[in-house]
Amino acid sequence: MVEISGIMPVVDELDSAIIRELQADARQSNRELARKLGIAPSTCLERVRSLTHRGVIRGYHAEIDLTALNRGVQAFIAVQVRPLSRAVIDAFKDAVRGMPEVLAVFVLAGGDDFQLHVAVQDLDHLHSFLVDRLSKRREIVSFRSSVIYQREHNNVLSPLPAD
Amino acid sequence: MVEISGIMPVVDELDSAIIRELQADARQSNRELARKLGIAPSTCLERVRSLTHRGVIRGYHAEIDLTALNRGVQAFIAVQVRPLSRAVIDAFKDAVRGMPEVLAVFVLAGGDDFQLHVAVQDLDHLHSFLVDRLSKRREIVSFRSSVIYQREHNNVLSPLPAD
DNA sequence: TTTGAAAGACGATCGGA
DNA sequence: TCCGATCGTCTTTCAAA
Repeated sequence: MVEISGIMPVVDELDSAIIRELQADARQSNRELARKLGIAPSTCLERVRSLTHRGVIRGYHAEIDLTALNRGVQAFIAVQVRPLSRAVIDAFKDAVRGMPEVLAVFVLAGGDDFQLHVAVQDLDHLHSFLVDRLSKRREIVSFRSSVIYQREHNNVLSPLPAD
Repeated sequence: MVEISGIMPVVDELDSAIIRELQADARQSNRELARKLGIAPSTCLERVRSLTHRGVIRGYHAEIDLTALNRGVQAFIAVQVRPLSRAVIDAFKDAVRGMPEVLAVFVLAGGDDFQLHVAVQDLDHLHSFLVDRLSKRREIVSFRSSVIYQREHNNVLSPLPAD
């Protein structure tokens, strides 16, 4: 008998359905969720608790219109840093993560070391962010920025098959 | 007198605080939210409704651990398509948006036309996604993929100052 | 694990300030 | 616009299967 359980993310069909529903609408009531899945509310609550405790559900977040946050311009910034040591990587990552303009930081393999996703007021602020703030960091050896015209993201992700 | 209201996203201090709280935890009760902000629950409810109606709050989504969804490998794929017409752009965007591997599609200005953010089971599946599915599309003239080692994203975004 | 029942907490409405 | 009272619904717990 193989021990697969513990705090492992073993997600069955019912868990998957809960995950799907809560990705689509995190604020629907536990009763409505239970009704959709054909189970008792108490069962549903226990499932959601278990998923949360196991780390499968990491949180619930409101999605806010970026223009309402005065962030009409988005861009990607691909960055190369040197030397490519853990200390430099972690320091850079922590620094940019704390900047209010930065939505996300990605540590990459390959040509570029980082990709930053930023959202700012307008092109002037993008430029000043690049020139006045980012380029001040000495570990950066190059960066390229690409303005984002449109963004479409999939809020509801399904588990992929094992294959 | 200038007309600024209507269905415009005029967000005051209280709205900002609500937005901040609901980005951090979308499932907290209306009462708890009201208590944190020092307002009556009925007031809080009305504010949240107004923000939703005005399109400032776009939805509430559970954040799910990608490894639990059997998506241990993430990557960016920068794509160039030709001809660069609206028809081609929209067709490509709609096609990739519907692929289960794709978390997000970005339409870019500059060197590349698109950036795809994908999450798949492993490197083998990334390879087969690129070779067997993506490269089948005739409008693609080139693509480069970068594996993502780490991703850190900021769930709570503040409004930026007007300046 | 799942369930139904019970108790307490919450969402939603509305009249008044 | 905000608030407090009210009603109906919901979350949460728990003992049992």
